[in-house]
Amino acid sequence: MTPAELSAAILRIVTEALARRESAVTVSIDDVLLDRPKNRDHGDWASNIAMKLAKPLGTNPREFAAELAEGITGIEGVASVDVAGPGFINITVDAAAAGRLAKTIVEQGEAFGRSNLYEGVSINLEFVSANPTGPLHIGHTRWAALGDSLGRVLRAAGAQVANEFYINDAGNQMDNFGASILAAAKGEPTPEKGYPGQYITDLAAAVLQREPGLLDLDDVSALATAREVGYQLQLGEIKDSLARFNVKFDVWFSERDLHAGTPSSIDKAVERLRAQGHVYDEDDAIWVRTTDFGDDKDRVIKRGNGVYTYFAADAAYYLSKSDRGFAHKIYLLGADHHGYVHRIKAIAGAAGDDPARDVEVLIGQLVSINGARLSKRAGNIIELDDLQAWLGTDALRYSLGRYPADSPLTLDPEVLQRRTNDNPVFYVQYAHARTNAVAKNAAATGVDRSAFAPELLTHETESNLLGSLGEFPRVVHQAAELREPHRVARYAEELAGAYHRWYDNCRVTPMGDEVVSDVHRTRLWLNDATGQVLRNSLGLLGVSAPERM
RNA sequence: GCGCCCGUAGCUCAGCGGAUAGAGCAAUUGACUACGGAUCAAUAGGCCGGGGGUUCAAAUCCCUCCGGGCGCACCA
Repeated sequence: MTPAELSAAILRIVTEALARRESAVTVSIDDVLLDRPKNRDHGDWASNIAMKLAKPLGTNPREFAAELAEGITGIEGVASVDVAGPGFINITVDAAAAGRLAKTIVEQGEAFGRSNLYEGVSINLEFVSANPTGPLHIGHTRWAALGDSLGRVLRAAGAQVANEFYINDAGNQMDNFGASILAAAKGEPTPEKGYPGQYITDLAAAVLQREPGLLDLDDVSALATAREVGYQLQLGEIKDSLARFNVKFDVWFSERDLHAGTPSSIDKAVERLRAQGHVYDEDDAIWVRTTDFGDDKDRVIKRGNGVYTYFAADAAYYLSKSDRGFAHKIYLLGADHHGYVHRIKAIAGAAGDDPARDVEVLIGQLVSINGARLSKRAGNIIELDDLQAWLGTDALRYSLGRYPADSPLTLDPEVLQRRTNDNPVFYVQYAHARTNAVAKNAAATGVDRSAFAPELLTHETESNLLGSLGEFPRVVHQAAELREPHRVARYAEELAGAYHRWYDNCRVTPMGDEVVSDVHRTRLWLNDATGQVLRNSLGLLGVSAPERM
């Protein structure tokens, strides 16, 4: 039996109890979610429903708990029920009922943990969106890991998700980028506002190789050539870096496309906002009344000199997402983009969408290494590529993926490069490799899955392991709902621990001249189920599940 | 000044109202002539930043103060 099935059964009993009292109080499945008590004396699962309902029902929580407990005792597979403390209902499940989960998981395979929470929901998930003026750094790397994992988790919850990268390839920074490359090609120092760093020198060399006549061109053409060729090379490197990092984008959206054509997407966007009545003219500029939607001041969308602001492109870009059929948009942005939140919400509102429902902006905090934050402009960046070469994709993705986005994070490079338990990715991967080794040894000694007798899974570590396995669907569900993929990593660590402890206590293969029995066969199911859930977990994190290490 | 985020063990961090606040690392001590010891078992370590409040129940929710980070452009 799964926790979900037990919850459903309890819901029926609670509903009956309410009907007997002719109460107007209603309950849903979310009210009867079960906890796994930390203390094993409190049973396998615990419910606080009696305490929650005691007040609205005007009853004593312990008495109500006792009433419910009587009904719960009758649920098939429940071994015993106790009322404890202020009104907790502690439930112990019999070994056979709990153990059947192992077979369920093996049979469901990759599907175990998936749900239809977001069935039919189409989500645009934008993240990284780095300027194509330099390599990806540690900050981008964190969003790449978290964003990609979030996409996987949302898909597991049934959503249709497009990972999207917005390329900021219009604007002054591109000219500064081109000028920097051109200066490097000429052997001149970095221009003011230019980009320093070795990568510019390298790009200049690559540009010269592709355009040997670069320095013979007139200034305007040379700048344009340096900029465009450098841009393509740099963007290609970004794409390669992300692909190596196991991060796949479905859409690479160029800001230039918004500016192209007459009228351009931006022209049309401004007109659409104007038609909705949210645009006005003042001081030669065109403004959007974003204060109507919670912004602290109105924003200029077109300057007095006739040039659109960046905000205009943001608006057109937002509308493009809507036009492409994404009802729901998620933006994953760095902390330095905090000022965007109100503006994006305002655009949504001005476009006639519901800012609270259709747009989510997730602001992530900074990562630092060695206490020093890193800046592209300062030229002391740490690149994704360096980190990856140093730590490996799995360790890097996992290290960045196991923390919530909104907590500032300090990574210790000394610890990260150790291939030990300091980095929990190895702990989890080792558990998976171990399930594989156990299965192989089992086959060699004649243990197969020809029998399944779940009532034999009676050891305390087996009960714990089954309890942990049963939580996976809810963990995925929560991770999707809260946009917190790190929960999957934390769960995987707990599951790996439960597995290692089980491995230490319960053998799958017989030792010595012991004969193969149904205990061994049944444990093989449990072993394989654990391997499956570890694989599913690591898959959601974009981390490999090696068969051996 | 205004807004958002953070403050939990020596360190890095989990813990979206539940029982005795957890993990890893660091420290101390044990377990391989039995499925890989990248493992397991155990000890020690906490006014959950301070103070109020709500609740049967607060690290968690509300208020306030203190400390740290980040934002508040006709920049991109």
